[in-house]
Amino acid sequence: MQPKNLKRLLRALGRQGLDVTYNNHTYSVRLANSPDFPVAEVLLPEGFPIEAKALKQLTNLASVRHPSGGCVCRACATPDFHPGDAGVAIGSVVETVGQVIPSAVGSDINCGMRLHVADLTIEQFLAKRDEFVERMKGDYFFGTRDVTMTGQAMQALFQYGVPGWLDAMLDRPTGSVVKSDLQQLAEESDAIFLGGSMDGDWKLAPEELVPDAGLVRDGGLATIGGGNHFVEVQRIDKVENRTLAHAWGVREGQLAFMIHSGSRNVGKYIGGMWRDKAKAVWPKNLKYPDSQIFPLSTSSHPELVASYLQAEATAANYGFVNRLLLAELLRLRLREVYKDVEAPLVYDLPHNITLPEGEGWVTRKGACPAHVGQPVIIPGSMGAYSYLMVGRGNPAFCNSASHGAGRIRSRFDLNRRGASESEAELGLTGVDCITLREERRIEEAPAAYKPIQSVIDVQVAAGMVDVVARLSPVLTFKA
DNA sequence: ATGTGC
Repeated sequence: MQPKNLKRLLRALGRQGLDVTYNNHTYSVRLANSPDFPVAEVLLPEGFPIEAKALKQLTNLASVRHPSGGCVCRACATPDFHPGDAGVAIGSVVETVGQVIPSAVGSDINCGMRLHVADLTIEQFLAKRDEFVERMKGDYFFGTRDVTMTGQAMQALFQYGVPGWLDAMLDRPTGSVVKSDLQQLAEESDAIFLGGSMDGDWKLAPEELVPDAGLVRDGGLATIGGGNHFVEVQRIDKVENRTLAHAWGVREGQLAFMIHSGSRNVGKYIGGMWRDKAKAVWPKNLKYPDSQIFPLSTSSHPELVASYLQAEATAANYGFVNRLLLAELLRLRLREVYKDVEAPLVYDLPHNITLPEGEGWVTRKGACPAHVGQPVIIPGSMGAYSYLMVGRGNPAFCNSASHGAGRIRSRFDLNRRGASESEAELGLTGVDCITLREERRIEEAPAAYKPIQSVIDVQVAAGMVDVVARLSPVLTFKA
């Protein structure tokens, strides 16, 4: 997007002994004196120039090396690659041994996607659209939702994620979930990545959310959050892989519900705390790295590495339950409005998380795990198709795939110029966006994003994923 | 990402 900046960056990288080449849709940054080993690689479709700032951030991330020991074995980026605020680009994947990098996940711990389908035609849905939308607006925007739960349930949630929380809820159901089928929720945890359960520690959660006695009335649970987060009603537009779609319970013409959200303020709290801790334990006699990205080394601080991973898992557990509850409110309202409608879970997948893989860890920031057979959910903008995919496990891209289309225009740009552009220019013609904030609708307009089709195609061509089904948007809730 | 900041 910034050819001048890019030229300057390439010259600067050259001075550091780094070469950038473009071949087979992939930008590769290599050490000039060892051209066989790429420092970092970015997959981009034809016609999408690389952003200098994002490439610089990826090169910085690839160079993170704790002085006490630890290395980055591989760094790469998916085609939705764009600059991030905290010095780490969105769409970065980094494989580390002997160190973990808290800021490579950042604040939005266990941001991810959840997909449900329902046997309801688009005509049946639209016939009662207004009533349904009003109820969801109440839950998502006006706080009519009731997610009250016991301190014990919150502790179990942070400690064990979905299954632990469900046990506590079965023991003492509270709030809206009283009307849910908790048995169905238990069976569905198979369709959540890692069963929706990581090794957390409730003592690492924000104190006010884990009382020993009494109830937590809200805790921020079942809220969508800002930015690119959303809840979207969709239609299964086209099935490409009948075998997998059938196995996953997906059929053409079904209604679908896609949820994009994360661990909200809990992730912000834990991500921020550990970014600061990693900085605080940087060796006193050494200057800070220019990138301001601080790893934790297993050699010098094994206990901090372990507790960071447990803290990240604690926030991740909250993220799983947050998406589950956003979906549960949808299902409750769906049954009220449309009667006897089932809306089974297809899959729930994080795209912002550290996972033990190989000899160390893989940290994905805005990138899906896409190992062989893994269901992968990739949303387009609110005016474009979204995709249900299956992973093919390409090790060249750390068994990963993009988490969306990726921004091409900044929020700042849309805020400044968007209001004076036409609906057609913004790509908003025919888009049914439900929000209380007009500026959000413009910031997140389809024109802010890359065309999803080329982002999907380049990843299929690279052997990272295959399409299972294509979903078209019906209406989108944006907080 | 964040009831935020260009």
